[in-house]
Amino acid sequence: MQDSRSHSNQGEVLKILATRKSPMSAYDILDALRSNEFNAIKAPTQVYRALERLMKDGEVHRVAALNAFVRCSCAHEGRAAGFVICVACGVVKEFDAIAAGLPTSVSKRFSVAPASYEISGTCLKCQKQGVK
Amino acid sequence: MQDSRSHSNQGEVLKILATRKSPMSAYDILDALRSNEFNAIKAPTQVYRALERLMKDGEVHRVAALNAFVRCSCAHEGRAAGFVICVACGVVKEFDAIAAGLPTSVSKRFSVAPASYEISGTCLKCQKQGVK
DNA sequence: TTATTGAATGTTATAACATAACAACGCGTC
DNA sequence: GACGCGTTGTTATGTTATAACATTCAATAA
Repeated sequence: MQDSRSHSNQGEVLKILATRKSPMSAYDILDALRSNEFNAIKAPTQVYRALERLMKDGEVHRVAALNAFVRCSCAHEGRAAGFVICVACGVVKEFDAIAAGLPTSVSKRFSVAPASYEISGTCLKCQKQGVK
Repeated sequence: MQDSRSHSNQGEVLKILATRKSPMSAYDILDALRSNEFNAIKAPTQVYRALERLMKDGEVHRVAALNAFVRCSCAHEGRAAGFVICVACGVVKEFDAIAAGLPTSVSKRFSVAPASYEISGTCLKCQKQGVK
């Protein structure tokens, strides 16, 4: 009980997300929660509300390209998170967008919101395998 | 009739998108087409199929952060397109991601697919107005 | 103690976005 | 004309997200 969210919906959702390294859709999370009969979460609204708060707290990010959510795995302290998403194998990797170097032509004119920088393409492994 | 798509579903969809500079959802496009009684497009499937082909041809991009589609307004010749999206006012601006300078730490290891680079945040104007 | 208030939660219904599956058409060519 | 094949049309359904309103619960002021 080291976390004030341990018995809250946020806590339950975060626990599920923490068991996976790839993003889950809200309904995947819902199904996982429903499979535990003691869980209080039974409807999409509850999952979305929990996700909303977790995102506000920076614990979870939304990956727009996948309509999915993933636990933050990157110490970026309020700076923009980024994701690279392989369109071939589906691998998603989080990085610190500011540390990785946002193009200055963008960052000079535009304040980047947390969890807001996404790049889709093909990862090295898939490029080698010739997967399109 | 300078375009082979003039009388095709692609042509109709592109015509609608060309009248707007902000992205439209597939159903916005559908509604716009339905309001013309002579139009053959009547169902979502037809719009999505047309969009799919237009995207393959590089004429249209999908903006994942908005579940919406926009006509390409940027000569990037198969290079990655990018979008900055203001979360406050909704303005979307396309840019040439490669010309703007993809962070090298990303582009060295990752082949960026067309229309695949999105940044959400707050535009200069909204920053000045203090809109969050 | 009880009333009040406000945040969090629960519940039902529906809106918005996207695709599956199959039928029909048009057209080039054998 | 029969065949193959890409495009289109149609119906149905799947997936993602939010609206609207009821209930619970804890902090605190009366």
